[in-house]
Amino acid sequence: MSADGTRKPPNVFDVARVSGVSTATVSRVFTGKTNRVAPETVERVTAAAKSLGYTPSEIGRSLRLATTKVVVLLVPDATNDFCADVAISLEQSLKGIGLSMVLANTGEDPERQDQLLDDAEGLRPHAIILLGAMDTPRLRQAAQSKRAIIFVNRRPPPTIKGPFVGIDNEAAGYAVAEHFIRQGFSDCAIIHGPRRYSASRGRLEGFLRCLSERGIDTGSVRQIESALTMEAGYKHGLALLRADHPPRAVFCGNDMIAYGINRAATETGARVPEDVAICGFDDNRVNDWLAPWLTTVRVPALDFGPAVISLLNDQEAMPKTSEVILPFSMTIRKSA
Amino acid sequence: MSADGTRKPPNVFDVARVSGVSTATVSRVFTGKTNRVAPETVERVTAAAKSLGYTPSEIGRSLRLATTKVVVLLVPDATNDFCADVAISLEQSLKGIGLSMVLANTGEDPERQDQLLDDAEGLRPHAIILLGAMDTPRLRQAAQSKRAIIFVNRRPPPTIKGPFVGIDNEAAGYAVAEHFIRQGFSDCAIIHGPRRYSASRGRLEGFLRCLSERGIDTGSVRQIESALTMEAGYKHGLALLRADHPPRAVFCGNDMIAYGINRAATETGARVPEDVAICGFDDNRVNDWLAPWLTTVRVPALDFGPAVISLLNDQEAMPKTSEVILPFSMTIRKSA
DNA sequence: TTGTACGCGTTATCAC
DNA sequence: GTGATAACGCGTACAA
Repeated sequence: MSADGTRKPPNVFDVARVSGVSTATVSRVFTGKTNRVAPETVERVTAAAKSLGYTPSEIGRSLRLATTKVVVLLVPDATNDFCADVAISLEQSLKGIGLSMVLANTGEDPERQDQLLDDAEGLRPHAIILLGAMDTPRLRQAAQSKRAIIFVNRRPPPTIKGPFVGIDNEAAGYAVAEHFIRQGFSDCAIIHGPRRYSASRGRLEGFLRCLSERGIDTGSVRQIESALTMEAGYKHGLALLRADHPPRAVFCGNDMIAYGINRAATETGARVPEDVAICGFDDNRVNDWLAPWLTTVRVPALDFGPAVISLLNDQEAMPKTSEVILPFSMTIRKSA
Repeated sequence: MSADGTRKPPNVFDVARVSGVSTATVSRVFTGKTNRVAPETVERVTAAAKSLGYTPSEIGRSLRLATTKVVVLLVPDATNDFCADVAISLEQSLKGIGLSMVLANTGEDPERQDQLLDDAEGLRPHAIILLGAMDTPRLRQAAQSKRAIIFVNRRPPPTIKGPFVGIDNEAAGYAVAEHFIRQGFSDCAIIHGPRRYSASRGRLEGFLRCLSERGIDTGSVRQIESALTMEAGYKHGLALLRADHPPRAVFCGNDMIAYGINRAATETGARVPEDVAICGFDDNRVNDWLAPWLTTVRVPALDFGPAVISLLNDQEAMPKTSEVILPFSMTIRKSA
């Protein structure tokens, strides 16, 4: 009694015909307005739908309602464990309120971000979530439109207002410096992410502020701007460790960089933490299993999804200024 | 000259009005049929579109063309590095041919898979990609429909025919056993994934076949069916290593399990590989950085995307029987 | 409680 | 080279 040889999926008309009612009634059943439909009619309609293998078209529904159940997530680097965790968290949270997630990767390339924003706009998504936004023309334009845009981890560029989910990076950077000082690591370096991103900048500034407050000459602190990847961490790590006076401790912009410099340490024979202490950032879940030695700042990646949802709800009634600041903590292990 | 205070995005009519042409012409411009439109008209239309901030609605287009630019990817466990890599690879490959990817997580839960298949159907996607399919009623139903379904890593259940991308798991299992024998590890164990999945079963069967062919009593081989997670690997690893006669070598169903048993080895004081050798499966990219000790089977996760694309193209003309078998290799490191 | 009719944004067809 | 129009699948106001 099921699918015949036709190519097209069944629609409301098919279900209406088979169940002997009008399309309006079928629609009412599938939109949950069953209290306005006779119970036996509901029965007939659902039976007909099941026998036809009918699933309402999200396309038609979206067109009619002028709203979509799709949320677009733009990540800078899907191979980064932190990004992956945020994506997972978000996907689950969205699914919980009946939304789908489209994932796309900017690769930290501004042009690609603009291209993807354009594509996203075509989907008329419920919202666009930017995990690590870059300041681009298309983003500024999108920010002025009515569409909900939520900034995660990195704050919106100065010229743009928008809801934000993240941690207090400045305080976190400060906390790492405090820890270094407690351990007696005043001769240190920082391999930080690009200064144009608020998250990277915050970590750097907090770190330096603490050192400065404790009377340490920040001029002596080697500051290296780096991509947030293992490869970059490895490269800069090698350079640091092979210098005439290697630093006693290194604060890394994220765990990926820390993995990279750890490898560099292994290869150059530097012992961690005896010769060089390493502190990461994010505390990727895999650390417990593969890097149980890494001291790092724990960012609650899996709490980002729910936070975004709450902002999404606010968003529907409120101005676009709210923000959620999640707590961080230090995970002290062997490496520092 | 840009967006006014209205809420709705501009549509073809708006662009047509501003540029003084018909909607048909606007459509022609945006569908690339510019050879049938006067150059100066193209100019006017694109200018008007830009000034209005117009992006064609994918919804309207999908409705008209009865086809979508969305592909749904269902993964069993997005926190698994292998799945993440396949997802990344696929997303990039799809983007290359103008398709978007919707990602969803089944968590190895059959009911959730069916729910997600239902949701996916609502999106009328270009295709559904199942990375690790489970045999469920809804899947069988979907397989009978016209919609393209591609099975990745795990073959379709016996009752279903469908295109497949993966490796020769049986041969890979065989290769691991050969390696174990060469190293003299005849007293071994295997912590494999669920037998109901072709990938897990293939690895197990190939492993046992080789041992058997070399005259080793497979009855002495401890076979443990396990979830494919670090936690499960840890649990079963502890049990194995604390037994009266711990195995000399353990073959793990994937790298996650290997990470888990490695932790168990650390905690029980078993040295790797002196006391127990460990072999994983997948060779996650992170191994180079955080587990440079792990001997494992390398699966070219990043080649899966292009392979799926090629199958997707075949699919449009061919019967649904084609498959792509990608090569694997052994990555021999310290742990075995 | 149920049915009729319209419109959402787009593109292909047909006519000019 | 360009324009008018039907059609795609759905939800809802309005009518019965």
